[in-house]
Amino acid sequence: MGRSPCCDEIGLKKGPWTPEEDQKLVKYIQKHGHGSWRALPKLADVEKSCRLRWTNYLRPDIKRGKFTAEEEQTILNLHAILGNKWSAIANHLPGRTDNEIKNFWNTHLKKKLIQMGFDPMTHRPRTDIFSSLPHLIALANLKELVENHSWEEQAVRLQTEVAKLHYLQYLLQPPNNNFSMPNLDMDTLNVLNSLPSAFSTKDHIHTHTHNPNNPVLNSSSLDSPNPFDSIHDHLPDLKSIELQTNLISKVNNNNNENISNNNNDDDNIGVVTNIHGQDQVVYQHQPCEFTVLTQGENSPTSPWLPSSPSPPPVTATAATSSAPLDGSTTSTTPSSFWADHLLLEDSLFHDIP
DNA sequence: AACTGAGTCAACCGCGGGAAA
DNA sequence: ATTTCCCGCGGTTGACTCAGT
Repeated sequence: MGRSPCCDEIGLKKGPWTPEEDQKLVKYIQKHGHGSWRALPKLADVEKSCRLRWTNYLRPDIKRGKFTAEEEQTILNLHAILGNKWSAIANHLPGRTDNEIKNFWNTHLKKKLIQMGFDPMTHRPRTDIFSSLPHLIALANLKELVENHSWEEQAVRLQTEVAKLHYLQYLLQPPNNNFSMPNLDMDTLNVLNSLPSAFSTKDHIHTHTHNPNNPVLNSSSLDSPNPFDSIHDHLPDLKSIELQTNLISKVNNNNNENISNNNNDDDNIGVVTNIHGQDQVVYQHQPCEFTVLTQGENSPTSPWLPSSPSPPPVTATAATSSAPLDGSTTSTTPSSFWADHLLLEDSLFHDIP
């Protein structure tokens, strides 16, 4: 191993490229190819290091101009899976260089995610924001509360919102971290218990049974705007992603019969992901219904089984009165689910550590 | 008109992997 | 088996532009 001598040591200059230098370099490479980058400056009669200039700027197949919405979505998806592997990401965006994507990420996408309340590295909701959400929402509602309700009503409503947000905060945590449902006092539990439903989500996941009539959490009865609408906006559209053929067969060959039968819907679309070291396949049955399969014991030959995320460690009465948790066959789909289950192309599948 | 701060992006720096000697 | 060299990569810097004051 060893580092190449820097520009000074091999007699190269630094600084921006002039049009003349660009022209010399392009002319030479078009005629002879780049060959050895180290020898190129002398051969092309350019006193600068040529590799970066060619690969990031002069290469004829480079696409210029703004990133499209599709490219932006692809970068988001791939970054969620690959992290800062800019060259790997660039391989999936023809005409874009790793440097360009890296810059676009640092100047646009990272900020965008932060503004939306996501941690740009984990693509998960930021816990620091959620820890202050109850206060922010309480403040936002304060005016309306003061104007339209008695103090008694105001107290109950605020308590309700805080209880819901506690539960929401739990659901949005990564599955393997140490976050646990906050210890709710009896008053808060009673408030939760009294709700028509404890909490709303736009989507429901059904593992195992995928019974549309038995979601853990029913449709919303929250009358305040859903603070997570913006989160859903950037999340991947599973309907647009087709599972690669060999991965479908990989799953089908290993599935146990029961699960296969459950998932033979003609319009199934599966998305393979590798989350927390474990392969998962997500099938979408309906716009709001999903089945998650997890391969047993991380072995390529193990059957694919329904995933059974742990139910929240709260009592049934605390969760919801209308749809008590039985913890056996269904699970919820908080936004963190979408952060987990992102597009994974077959070629990338092998890149996952 | 001058200054300032934010945004953008090309270019630089230094590390690690792998091929060659 | 070890050393040297080359290349690719990701992180960072700094020059430049532009909008706001």
